[in-house]
Amino acid sequence: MASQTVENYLKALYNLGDDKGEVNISELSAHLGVSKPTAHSMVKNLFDEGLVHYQKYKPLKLTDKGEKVGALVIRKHRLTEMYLVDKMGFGWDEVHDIAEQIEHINSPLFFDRMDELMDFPQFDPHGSPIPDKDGNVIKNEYLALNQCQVGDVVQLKTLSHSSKDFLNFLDKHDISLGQIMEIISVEVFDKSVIVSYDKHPNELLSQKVCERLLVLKI
Amino acid sequence: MASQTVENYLKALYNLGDDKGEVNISELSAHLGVSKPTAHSMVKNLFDEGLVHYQKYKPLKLTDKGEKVGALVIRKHRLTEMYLVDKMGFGWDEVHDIAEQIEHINSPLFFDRMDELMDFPQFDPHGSPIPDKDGNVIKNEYLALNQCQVGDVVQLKTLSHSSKDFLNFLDKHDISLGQIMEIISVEVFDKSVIVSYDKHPNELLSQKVCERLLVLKI
DNA sequence: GTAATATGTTAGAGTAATCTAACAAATGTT
DNA sequence: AACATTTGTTAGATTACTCTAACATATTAC
Repeated sequence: MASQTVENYLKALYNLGDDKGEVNISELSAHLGVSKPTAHSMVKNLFDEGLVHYQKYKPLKLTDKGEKVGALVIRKHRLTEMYLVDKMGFGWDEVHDIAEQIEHINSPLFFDRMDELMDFPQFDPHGSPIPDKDGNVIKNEYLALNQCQVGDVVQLKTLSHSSKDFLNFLDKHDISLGQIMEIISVEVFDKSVIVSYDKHPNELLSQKVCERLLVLKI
Repeated sequence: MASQTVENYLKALYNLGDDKGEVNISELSAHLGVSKPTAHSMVKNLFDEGLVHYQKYKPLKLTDKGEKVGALVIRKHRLTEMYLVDKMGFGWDEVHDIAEQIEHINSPLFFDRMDELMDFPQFDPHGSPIPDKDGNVIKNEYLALNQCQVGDVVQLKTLSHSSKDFLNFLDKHDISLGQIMEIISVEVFDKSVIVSYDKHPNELLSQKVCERLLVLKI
């Protein structure tokens, strides 16, 4: 079992990776709030464990094995955040610190149960995909509606996850998958968005709704 | 903040304490699965932190400060076990290992929310009291009904915690606080109990019900 | 192309928690 | 009371993770 520290390094490497999945040690140490020699020595351990590719003075890259562990930590983190918001009534601003701790719980059973209780969400409310039990992620180019700009014309592709109430809400507003809509305005204060579609030229959608609508710009 | 290790030592000292709250180092080391010198050196740290009273060759005793921390760890543990069973559908046999980990999460908010979602249970289903936010426990001599013997005559004193469904169930069976009943038989296989009271000479109560009925022998 | 800056590496040390080996004190047995 | 056993303590080492100081390599600026 990877220690909490190792899990944190792998998660950081996973999150910081650029298009090629490469990260340098300075970035890593800054992100984790440790000194560069500390990060460097830990990277050597990860290398010895076969979790990261390493060559002197070259950027770091996770091995397949390291990437899987990283993805599983992120799975635990994102499932936890979803659960705290959906099932325990926390606000999105409150859940990060708790999830940072719970992500290190070692119990597949526990997280799979969470997953089940939420009906297997594929994306978190920010549109980030939740890796599956094997660490695989659905590569998605989708944006949450609240990440779009005024003037964008977008098509609804996925619901980050659904609940009875949410599906009901969409139904009432004549919104279904495939729906094309235009962003009319974005309210800075409460992050709500006004969209226009079909017979609804001026529909206000709250942040909570927008987070769950994953769209593609067209 | 106490480390996970320190939390585990304090919890152990709290749980192992006899009538006087005294524990010896051998017991402690055996319970925690560490060597005696390890326990000994840790105890010195706890002493330096003012968490335990210590004199050479004398049994250990938690200070008020140490006892409070211990009680709060137990609060987190028992709340978690209740939550896993009540809200996540785990069986009682599955929750211990998960709760052992979650009890170290540092977030009063998280545990208070759990508490609230379960309607502030005062006892866990085994009849053990759940310490409050300040580490105070209701000293109770109550037993869960399933800890009683055939032939015992008992009076219902407290519900370990209540839910709408549970209260409903009790109502339907004419059971209310103060009710006096006699244990007719205990089924070993499923830990159900048959009791007799008032106009119900032969009422079968499942394990789940018995765990929630806290009684006093009379 | 040299100097300045940023990034990466090595060496050496500290802390928390653990261990084994060896010894000391307390307790139990006959 | 003497011996055996259990319990407690000390000394010294180990592992994982962290640090600072000093130095080496790579990158950027002019």
